[in-house]
Amino acid sequence: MGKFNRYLITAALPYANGPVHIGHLAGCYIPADIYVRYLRAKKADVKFVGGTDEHGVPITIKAMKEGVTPQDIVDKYHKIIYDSFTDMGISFDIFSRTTKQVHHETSAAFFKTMYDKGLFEEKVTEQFYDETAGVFLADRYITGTCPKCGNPNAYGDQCEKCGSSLSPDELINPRSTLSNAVPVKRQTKHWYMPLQNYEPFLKEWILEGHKEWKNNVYGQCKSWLDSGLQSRAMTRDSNWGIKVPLPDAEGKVLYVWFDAPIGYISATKELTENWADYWCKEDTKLVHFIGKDNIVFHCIIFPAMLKAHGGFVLPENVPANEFLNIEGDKVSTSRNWAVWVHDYVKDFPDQQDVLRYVLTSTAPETKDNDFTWKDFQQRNNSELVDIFSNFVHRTMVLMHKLCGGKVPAFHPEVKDEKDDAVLTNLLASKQKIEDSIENFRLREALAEVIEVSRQGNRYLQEKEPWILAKNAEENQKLIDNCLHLCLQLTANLAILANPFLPFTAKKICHMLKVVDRMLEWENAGSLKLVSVGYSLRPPEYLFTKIDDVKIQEQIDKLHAGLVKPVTPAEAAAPEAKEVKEEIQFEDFAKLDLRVGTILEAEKVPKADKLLKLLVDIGTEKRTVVSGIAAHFAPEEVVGKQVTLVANLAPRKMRGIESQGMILMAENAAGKLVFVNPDAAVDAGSEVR
RNA sequence: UGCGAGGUAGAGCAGAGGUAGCUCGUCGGGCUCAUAACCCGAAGGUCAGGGGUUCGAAUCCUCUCCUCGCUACCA
Repeated sequence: MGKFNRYLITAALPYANGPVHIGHLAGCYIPADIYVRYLRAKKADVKFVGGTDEHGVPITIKAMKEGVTPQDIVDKYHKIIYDSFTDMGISFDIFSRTTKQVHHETSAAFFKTMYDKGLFEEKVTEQFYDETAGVFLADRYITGTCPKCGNPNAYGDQCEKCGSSLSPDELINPRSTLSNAVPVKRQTKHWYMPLQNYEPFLKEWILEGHKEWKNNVYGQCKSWLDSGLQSRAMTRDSNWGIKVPLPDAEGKVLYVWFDAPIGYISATKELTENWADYWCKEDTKLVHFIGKDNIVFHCIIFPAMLKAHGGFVLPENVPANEFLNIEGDKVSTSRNWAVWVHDYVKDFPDQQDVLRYVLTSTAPETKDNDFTWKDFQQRNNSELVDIFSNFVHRTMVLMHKLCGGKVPAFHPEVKDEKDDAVLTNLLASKQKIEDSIENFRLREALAEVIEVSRQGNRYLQEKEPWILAKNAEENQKLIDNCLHLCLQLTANLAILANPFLPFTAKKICHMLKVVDRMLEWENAGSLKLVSVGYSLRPPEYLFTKIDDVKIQEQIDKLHAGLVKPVTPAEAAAPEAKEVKEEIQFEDFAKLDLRVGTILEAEKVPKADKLLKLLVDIGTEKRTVVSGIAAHFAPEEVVGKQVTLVANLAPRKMRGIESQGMILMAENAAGKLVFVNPDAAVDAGSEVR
């Protein structure tokens, strides 16, 4: 810790156009929170700041599409994101927003200072403009036909079909994705920051001064610096954002990446009037926790800005994590391939620490990693429950059974080397955990916490107090020593686990009837944490097993939620349909609706829309031909539960007899969604 | 295309010239206080592949393959 007297820890500002998913948590919020909780336990002077990033073009576009204001969008997602973090125990000292007054003032002043120092270049360029929507268009919001392969849906920056990178000029028949209008070129003036001027400083500071940064971070920075930096526009044409604080700058706002990192500064200002201590004093350690997509902004652009402005400390480390995949596929918010935090909290109430544990032990620290529900279950069941929780539980049970529910005394006259080893091992583990956390190796640190409880289990096994109890009178001192040490070890586990599993640490404190102050880090390694003679509460489970059904539900939910992105052309105006003629219950009762599970799926040859499905309805398996091929790939639907009309007369399509019909909901744009049970039920269940 | 990171037991990771290691899973044994838990033991690897340097290579050099990211308007 050494030369630093205070810490400022930031976690990337989530963009307020959607909720947060577990990839966000694993990438930076949980690591940051662990680090911060550890520092607080060490009684360090630390502030943990964050907030939502609420400017930028994507928010204005989302608002436009939904027919609401950008403010409506950011209000909605700020709340969802804030609640997700609070629920998961991410312990921000402040979680602010970039739309706040203090942030607008801070960012504008930052820009103005740089402007007054003459650090910007003014350039007039031609940009594409959508006259219908009244906005300038980023390259990716222009589509057209690819000049290389003829793909009619190539983006202005890249054709996803042939992979060639493009500029909007090259597209044949360019269209705005917002209004379908033909974009026209317009002149516009912007302020550029000549990043190349900061190259020598950045090279010296990172390449020479921070060789200890993680491989992925250092390598990425080196790559950028070696290939040479260029001027980059720090303003945009928009009416949503921070107005450029200059006369003659109507319709110009700060580039969202210029203002977002300044959000860390504004949030600190909002938090404390001593904010300058954390930003301007050299003995502050500033650490940015981010995902790998943010490396360039936090390691190159923001430090260059801080340096240009002057008077600020620079980040001491930027421990960026890689990405977390879900069940083997990249997270995709547009396809809804994600595990949303607000869903998890609802589906697994009071089990935040399970997710914190799994995401930490499988964190993508050195390379992309995969989250699977099976792995989630297994880590919970065999590590948290079997090893960690079970050690605490058997300690408590034995103490109640063999020591009258009170902390037994320790009798030095009968101790042996195994008793001594408990302390030696504990101290070694504490040291190891400290080293690991301070070097951002959180997986390793957490594994060591589990190792402490494993040692506890081993110690109990060797001592066998339940055997000693058969001769309780002559062995009571040995029993006392064993359980005394196990109880002290349990208390120590609470301290060591606290940064990672804060909810669990509190539960242990409750069971042991100790105050939360015991969790201070300096107490780790003490064997005097629970007092002799003190009567303790009855044992309770810290973690419980998660069964296969629960896991399968989540897997089903993930697949059921999968959607194909709707292209703007499909999002036509809704067309209201009249409700059909009234029927009687008897008419309805003629329908035999069953829940089935799709076992197999394949495309029907020479038919664009048809999939041939094999559906298990419990009593039998049906072949069903369904017109959903344009919406779902065969592999997407296998394993899905569906609602089947089981008594519909069979009908031949393309030579295949379809023995039923699958219910689908269709929106105005023609997008299809399966109508299926809210939770997994047995195949063949009746629908009424 | 260029650059960066990564590829080690079924899974997740460690090792950076000297007998390939850890956790989970699997198999066998022990134990019974404990949530079918715990403890002990075993099996399981051409260290992505080829070529080279070296007495000796997972480790150094070189070429190839695969995954992911960045390539400057995806916040």
